Amino acid sequence: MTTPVVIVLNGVIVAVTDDRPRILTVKHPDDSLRVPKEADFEEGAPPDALPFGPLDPAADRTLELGLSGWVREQTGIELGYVEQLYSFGDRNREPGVRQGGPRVISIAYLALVREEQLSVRGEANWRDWYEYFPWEDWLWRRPSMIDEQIAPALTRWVQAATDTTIRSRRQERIEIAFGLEGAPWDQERVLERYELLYEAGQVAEQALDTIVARRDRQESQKSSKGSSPQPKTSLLGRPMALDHRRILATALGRLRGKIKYRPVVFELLSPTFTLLQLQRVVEALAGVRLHKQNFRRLVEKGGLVEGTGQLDSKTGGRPAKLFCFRREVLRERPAPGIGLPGALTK
Amino acid sequence: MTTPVVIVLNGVIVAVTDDRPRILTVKHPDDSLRVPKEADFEEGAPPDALPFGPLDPAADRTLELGLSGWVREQTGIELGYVEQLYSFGDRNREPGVRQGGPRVISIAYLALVREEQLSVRGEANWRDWYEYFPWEDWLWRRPSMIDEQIAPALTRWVQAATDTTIRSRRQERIEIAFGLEGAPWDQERVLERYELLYEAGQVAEQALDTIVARRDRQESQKSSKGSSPQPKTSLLGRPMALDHRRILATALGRLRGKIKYRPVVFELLSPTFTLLQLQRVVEALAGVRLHKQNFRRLVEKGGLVEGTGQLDSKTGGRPAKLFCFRREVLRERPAPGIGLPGALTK
DNA sequence: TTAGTTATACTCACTTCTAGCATAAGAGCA
DNA sequence: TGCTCTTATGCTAGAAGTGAGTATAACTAA
Repeated sequence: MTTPVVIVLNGVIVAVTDDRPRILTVKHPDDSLRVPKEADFEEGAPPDALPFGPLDPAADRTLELGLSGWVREQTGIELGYVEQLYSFGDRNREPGVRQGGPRVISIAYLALVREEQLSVRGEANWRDWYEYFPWEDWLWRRPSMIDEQIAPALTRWVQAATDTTIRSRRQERIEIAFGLEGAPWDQERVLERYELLYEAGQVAEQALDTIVARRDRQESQKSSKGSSPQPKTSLLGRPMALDHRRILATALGRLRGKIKYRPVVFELLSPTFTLLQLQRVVEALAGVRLHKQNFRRLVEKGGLVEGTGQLDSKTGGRPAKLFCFRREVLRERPAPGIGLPGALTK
Repeated sequence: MTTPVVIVLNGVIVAVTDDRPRILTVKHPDDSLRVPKEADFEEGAPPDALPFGPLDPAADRTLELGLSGWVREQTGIELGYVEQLYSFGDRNREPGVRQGGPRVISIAYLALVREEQLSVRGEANWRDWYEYFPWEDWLWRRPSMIDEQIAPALTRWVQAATDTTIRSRRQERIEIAFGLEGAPWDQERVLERYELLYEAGQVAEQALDTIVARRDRQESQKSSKGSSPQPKTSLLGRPMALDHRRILATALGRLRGKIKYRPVVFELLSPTFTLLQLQRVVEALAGVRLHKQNFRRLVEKGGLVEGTGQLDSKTGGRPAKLFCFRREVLRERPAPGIGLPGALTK
């Protein structure tokens, strides 16, 4: 008998409202699959999940169609801009899934929707992206949790390695990922940071995986090594079902990279917008505040936008010109995107 | 009865030798699956294929392990640096595959190997990447085939659209992708260019897909629309089996992008190298010639390399200093890569 | 010795950022 | 009306980075 393969499609649906990046979540439809009593998140509430569902290999002509079907069904949202993110297929990626079950390959997609179409139905919710990754939000200032919780925990994890090669490799990884010891913060390394926190036992999903893996192991043999789960109180960020937070991290990193060389931000904005609205969207995604005058010079001189002649007087101050995306820029420049002019360093 | 799913792993294995980018190919192990007599490439020889094989869902713990296994078996090469490229899963992606057969999802990987480990066994071959994409090779000069064959063919394809919306969309696509009508050439848009040529019927794979699709259709109904296959002589670039050339295009585009912000080139070089060797590798991949003095300034001042103190006197002229990758750059700069300083435009 | 080849240093004009200063144009309110 | 607050927008000096060379150095082969 051969092991069957199941393709699962996952969607990271992104919008920006009130200057905050949001992602669309549903309640995990089948938490009995995985969440054991020992490590409930949120006192037993079902964890957040991304909209997802299996590919129907006979009916779904394309993967994207399969995905939009599941998203429509679970949230009522119609997808526009969709791009593939990554395929996750390692065995034991989801320890809660019984050995001997089907092999699950999950293919993740990133979709961008405009603020207008935000109404959702059912159990779906728009959540602030940074609830899941509070250390990624530098909009206000560098999050104090980096120095207060993350750096000490990771340093303990580095020192827990007895082998010096492993130790110095871990040290290098944490410095590069979290900008420790004078290294710069690279806002695209979202996944690296999440994976480090996972490996160091600082996120709830790791604790859970450990418990489940141990339970599985005890059923077959009776060894029990591996680090103990951390106390719930110290765990970082809002957890998600399965490995959905890893997918979310992949998406955030990809999106932060992509706005720099492709005009994808406009998929998140209404057709006309003020430069400040545009800036706020970019800032929300990048997690960094930008220099206003330089930002506007960059997008205007870069030919990314053009004025519509209209004004928006609801800004609270001097009325702002309304702009729209200037499509011809695609023909003029090789990689038209919005750099991060004057990402304030101090 | 449910349709079974098969995961196929494909590897684009890249090396650079003699200043040319090479990829590892095998002879298609099962061309009976697909190549019909009507449209033989190369007078009936089995077409080139990427090393590939199905995932064993029970045995392969990770996708990468499954891939390296197939590559080892088919070519004798041990993979080092591997990164996932993309997952292709649309039905009818491979018209030659019988309807009613299993659903094939193919996951493609990019791997980089050093010149030292080039020896292959069996039916494996290192082939010049640009044999498959001659229009991507601007090392010598802008390929004349762009103006002589591609632009006219694409223009015919644009004008073949009767609907004006479709026509102007096609026109915009060809200008952006191929840098026509004054638009700049973006060397990363490799996939867009290949797909345009495919849609316009300028590559052998399209002709083949058309024939097969028509044959399939005739078996069920008896309609027969769609554009006719082009005469073989005008078709562009060396064809590959299945959709492997599409995968190859994805890989080239990705690699060209990635060298700009991650120090991946060094995976293709021996541990020590001269700056000219480094430059030649970058040029080979980017398909563009660079300004020598500026290139060296960039990599040296950028801290990407450091001198080893040794000299290489086999250069034919003044001996060159030997350099090696400077790992600390990872801690110092957010996105350390090799831009294309002075990509010669004239 | 000379020509040919490759390596490397340095320059100069120019463009692009960075970080501000300064002014404009609306709203709300005394 | 005049003040203050808010946001929009124009402008610039200095720093940093780029593009395209010139000049010189150090080797090999004829």
